[in-house]
Amino acid sequence: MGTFPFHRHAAMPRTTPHRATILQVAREAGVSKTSVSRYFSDERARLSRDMQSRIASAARRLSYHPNQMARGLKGGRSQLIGMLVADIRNPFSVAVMHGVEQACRERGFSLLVCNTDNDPAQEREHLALLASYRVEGLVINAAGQPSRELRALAAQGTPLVLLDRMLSDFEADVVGLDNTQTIDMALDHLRQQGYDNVLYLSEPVAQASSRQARLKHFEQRLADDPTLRGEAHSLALAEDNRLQDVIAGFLSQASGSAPAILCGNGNVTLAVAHALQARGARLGEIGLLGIDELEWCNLVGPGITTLAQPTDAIGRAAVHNLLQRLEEPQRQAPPKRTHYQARLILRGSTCRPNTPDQYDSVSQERP
Amino acid sequence: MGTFPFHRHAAMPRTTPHRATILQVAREAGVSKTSVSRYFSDERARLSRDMQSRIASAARRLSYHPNQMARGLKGGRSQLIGMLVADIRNPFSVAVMHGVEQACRERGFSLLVCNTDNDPAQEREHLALLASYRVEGLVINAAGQPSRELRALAAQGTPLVLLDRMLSDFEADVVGLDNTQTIDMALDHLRQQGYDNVLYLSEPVAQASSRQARLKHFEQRLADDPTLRGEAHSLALAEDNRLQDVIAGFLSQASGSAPAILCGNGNVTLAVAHALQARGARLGEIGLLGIDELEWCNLVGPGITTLAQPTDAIGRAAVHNLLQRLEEPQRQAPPKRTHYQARLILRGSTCRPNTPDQYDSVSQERP
DNA sequence: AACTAGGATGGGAACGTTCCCATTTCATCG
DNA sequence: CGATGAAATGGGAACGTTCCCATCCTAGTT
Repeated sequence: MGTFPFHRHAAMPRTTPHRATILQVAREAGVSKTSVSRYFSDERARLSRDMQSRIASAARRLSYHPNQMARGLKGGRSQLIGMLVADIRNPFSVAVMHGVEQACRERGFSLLVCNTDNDPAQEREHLALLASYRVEGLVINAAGQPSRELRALAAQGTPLVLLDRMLSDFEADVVGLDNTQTIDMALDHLRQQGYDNVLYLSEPVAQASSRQARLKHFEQRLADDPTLRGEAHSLALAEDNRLQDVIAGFLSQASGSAPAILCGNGNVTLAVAHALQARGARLGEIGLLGIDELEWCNLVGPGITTLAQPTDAIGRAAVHNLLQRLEEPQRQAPPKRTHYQARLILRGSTCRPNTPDQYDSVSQERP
Repeated sequence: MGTFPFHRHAAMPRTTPHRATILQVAREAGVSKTSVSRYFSDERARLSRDMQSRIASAARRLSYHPNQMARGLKGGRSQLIGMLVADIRNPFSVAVMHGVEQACRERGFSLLVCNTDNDPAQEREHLALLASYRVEGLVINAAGQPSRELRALAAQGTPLVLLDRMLSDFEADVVGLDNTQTIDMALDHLRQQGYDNVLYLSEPVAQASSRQARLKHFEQRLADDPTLRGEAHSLALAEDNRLQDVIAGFLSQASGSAPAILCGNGNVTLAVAHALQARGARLGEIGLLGIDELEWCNLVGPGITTLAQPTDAIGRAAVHNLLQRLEEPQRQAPPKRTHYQARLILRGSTCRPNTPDQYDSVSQERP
């Protein structure tokens, strides 16, 4: 068994549920409450060494932590950043959240995560709640129309940043993938690998979001490139039959071509992988390319080719943006767009079986 | 394009960054601040209909939201629940977090998530911060020794609940899997499928945690069952070579037996799946069973058999526990243990190739 | 008509801290 | 020694709300 510096026996007695206040620390240290306040803020250097020592000692004895509620009240700062997430279980959201949370912590903020489960009523509720906590900034990773509550937050001066989402009549900073470059990279890669018939699948396209931008660019590429054909669909993934029908319909008219499926995000990749498996389809023979890297992609069949987003960097950039606006509240800079490039991770799902010289993935297990 | 009830043009002017106070609403509605306060608390029914209507109208006009900081100060309630997570990207943590967040929201609390990245210094920092926000309860999903900060929180009366973790000298409520039943179920299943040599792999075992309980029971089963042999290892997954060496060593002495690998959690399952793939091993020939269900498990080879945890229910039970203690602060009930049963999801990875009558997974793609 | 009880409404004090202005202390210089 | 300026220290008011006690009004009962 390990040893602890503060070992106590199993029936550890509980002291009274009491939290020390600044007045108590002041009394214990024989100083004024103002000095204690100074010690715990950014004015510690203005105190003498002796006083610092006495305060530190008293605070430790009393297990004192400043009450952030009281600080927020008088000081006007909550030290909270809100993050609105459409689905907390979405790997992309989680990965970005990780970057957001780290960037917040490094700058002394706490992250208040609100999960909407793609429900507008929950979103409104959460926004009201974030407003009541006086969050100092808000990262939004949710689709859908901007609600009245969101507009009110913006109107009250709360800095906002949208992840992977742009709204035509709502000015806010945006951080995300370069959608044009992403679709270009995907289609260039598929074309290079010999695929000439592409099905693009995405989750429902909200108004003026990046999903729509991707879709639009995909369709433009189809129109511009006579060697490429295909189709695009957006669908709610809960409707299992719909996805199967769309894929079946696409493949039924794909004879004489080299078909591939381009998935708009990780959720779609997962669903399509399941659907193709159910059909007994061989990855590569039917190309599969997913936007977003997932930890299991190289375990499935010959490996699934992906376009990876730098999710940590995206999360950090979002916080950086918010804090910049916080630091310069009088400067109403125009909305800022920060776009990142996707990175291609080549695996067997975009290598056609009759072109083995293009196949360089690792060896695969054979069940 | 959709239509909004509050459409504004793209250059929407920003009003001053001003938040309405209860005094302003009171003045606007021609009532006292006490009445406004009553309206936004649980005493709304004590107001006349006329007054309610006037207050509602004034609050809407001013976009008023109560200041939770001020409420927390006088009322003594933060309405916050903290959750300490060792790795926010761990699928188990995320899934449980979803249940926690939902249960909190349903009861009017907000969840403050703190990610420690398995770093004790970060944990201490987060705990201090949670203390400063006066969180009303804390869900802990992190391994490691209980720190002084954690003990101080408990001493101050903050209800705590541990997920999947028990500490011998620290009394707290615990919610998680029934570790004995889980190991029994796993070993019974493997034995039934014809495997007689089991390698149990887990992430590093903290003192008196459920990881240790599982390990202990695994070893006890080995000792009790003469038809079963095997070995157990705990290792940090960042050390890639170590895992490969352990698996190689296990398999090198497995001739004449039917070997299987039991993974202690989802992270281990993923790592082992990669390692087995790298070896060109066939799942089933070498059995693979993972504790925890992952969304991609049925995509890999013949499908990976798992023991699924009811993560949502675990998260909800944790919050239920905290709130019970909050509602009865004077009742120092003994620590409560809530244990759930795992559910076996049979797939091809625990079906030996020479026993095809036991193989009932769906057909597999062939690269 | 007088009294009583309940419902509705309101004002002042307090919550724990920060901020602002005031005071005290100390060191240096003339 | 006295004056000056800087550093160190401290007290009161304010932050936005809740809570507690007080007051007023109305309806019912005697």
